Amino acid sequence: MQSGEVPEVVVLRLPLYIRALLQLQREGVEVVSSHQIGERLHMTPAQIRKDLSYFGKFGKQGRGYCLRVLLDELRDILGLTEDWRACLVGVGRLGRAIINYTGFAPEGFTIVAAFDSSEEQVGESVGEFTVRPMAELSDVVNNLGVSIGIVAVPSEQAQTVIDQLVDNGIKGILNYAPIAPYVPEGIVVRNIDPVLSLQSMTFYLKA
Amino acid sequence: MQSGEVPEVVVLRLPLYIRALLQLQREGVEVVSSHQIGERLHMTPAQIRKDLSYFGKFGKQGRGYCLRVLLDELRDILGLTEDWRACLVGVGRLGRAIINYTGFAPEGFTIVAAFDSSEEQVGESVGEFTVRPMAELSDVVNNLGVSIGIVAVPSEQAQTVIDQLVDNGIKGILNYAPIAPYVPEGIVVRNIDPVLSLQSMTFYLKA
DNA sequence: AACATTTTGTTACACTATTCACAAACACCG
DNA sequence: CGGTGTTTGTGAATAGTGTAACAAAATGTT
Repeated sequence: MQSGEVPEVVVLRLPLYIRALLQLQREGVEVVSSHQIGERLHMTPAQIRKDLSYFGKFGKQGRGYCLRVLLDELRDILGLTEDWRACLVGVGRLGRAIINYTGFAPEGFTIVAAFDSSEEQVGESVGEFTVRPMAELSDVVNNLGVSIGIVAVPSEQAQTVIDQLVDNGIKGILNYAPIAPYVPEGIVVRNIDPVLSLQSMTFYLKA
Repeated sequence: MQSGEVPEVVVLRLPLYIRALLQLQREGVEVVSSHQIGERLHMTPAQIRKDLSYFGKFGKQGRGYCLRVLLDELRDILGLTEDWRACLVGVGRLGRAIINYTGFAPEGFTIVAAFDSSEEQVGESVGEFTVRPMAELSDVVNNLGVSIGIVAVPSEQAQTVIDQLVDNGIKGILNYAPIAPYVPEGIVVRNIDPVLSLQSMTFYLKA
C-alpha cells in the first residue's frame, strides 16, 4: 500500500496505538483486542480496526492481536525501527528546555547539533553541545545524517530558519514558533503551539 | 448561536485568524479580505468565510473586513477578553520550563500557582512561586479563580493529577504528559505531545 | 449613470471520516 | 464434536468537512 492513499488522520493515530500497546505490554498482556486498545485511548474499537485495515490484517478472529506482533508492525509502518537524528535551531530559553528534554531519546529521536542565528550565542556551550552558526547547517545535515529540524526561534525569524533548513535538505520540521509556516510539497511540518491550544479551549470555558 | 452547533475544527482555527489579523495589523492594514488572511495561513478564502459565518456577518461585500472589528469579534467569541488564570502541577524540568515560558502572559493566560505531589518539592522556590502541596488545590482554585490546570508530571501520575484537578473544579486542562487522559463530559483537554508529532512525521520521511 | 470589479455570505456539491452491522473465523467448554 | 461466545475485517450507511460557485451588495471608473 502506498502512503498516498492512507488518510493523514489515520497516520496521526498510529502512535497512540503504539502507546497503548506499550502500556498493556508493561502490564503483562500478550494478546489484545481492539476493544481493549479502545478503552485505553477512549475511542471505538471499530475505528482502530478500520485504521489498521489500511495496512493489512494483523489479528485473528475470536482472539485479537498478538501484542508483540502488532507493536512491531506499527513501528515498522511508521518507520520507528530506524533512529532519527534532529538538529535544533534556537538556543534561547525554549531551545535549552528542548535540549534538556529527556522524552525524545527513548523514542529513537536524537538531537545531534544545536544552531543559532545570533552571533552572540554561537560558540556557547548548551548542554553537551557547542552552538554552531547557521553556515554549518549544510555540513551537519549531510555528514551527520540529520533529517529533522526543530525550530525554537522567535516568530519573526521562524520562516527564514525554516527556509534555510529546507534548502539544506531537512525533510521534517518540528516547529515551536507561533506561526503558520510555509514549506514546499513533500516537507512535513508539525507545530507545537500551547497558546493556540489555550485560545481554543477558552471558547468552551467562557460563561 | 449555541456553542454546541459550531464544529470543533472551526473553533480550533479561530486563534489562527487572530494571529494573522494581529500580524496584518502590525503592518498597518486596516481593511482585510478573506483572501489576504488565507494567504498568510495557507488556506482557502472560502474556508475562512465559512468559518466566520457560524458566528455572524462581519464583512462588507466588495470591501472586506474592518480588521479591528473582526479582531474584537473573534476575541470576544473565544472569550479572550477576560484574563485566564492557570495553575501548574509538576515542577520538574518540564514544569520549570513552562513557568519560565514567556509566551502565555501576553495572550492573557497567567500561571498563579505551582503544585507538586512529591513531598520533596513542596516548599521549594520555583521562579516567583513557592511550590504548594496538592492539598491546597481546592483553596487556590476557589480563592484565586483558577480555571485551567497545566499538567507536567510523569505519565504514571498524570491521570491521578487530572482527576484531582477536575474534582477541585478545574474546567480546562493543558496536558503535557504522554497519555490519553480521561475527563468527564464538559471538561476540555488539550494535549501537547511533541513525541507523538515526531512519530507520525516519520511515516512520511522513511524511505 | 451605466458598467466593470471586488468581495462577502451562503447554498449545493464533492470529498473524507466515522460508525454500524455482519459474515467469516477462531476459541472454549461440556 | 456441536454449540456458544468472541473478535476480526470490511462493505454499506451515516455524519462531518471542505470546496466551488454564485447572487447580492458595495466600490471604483469612465
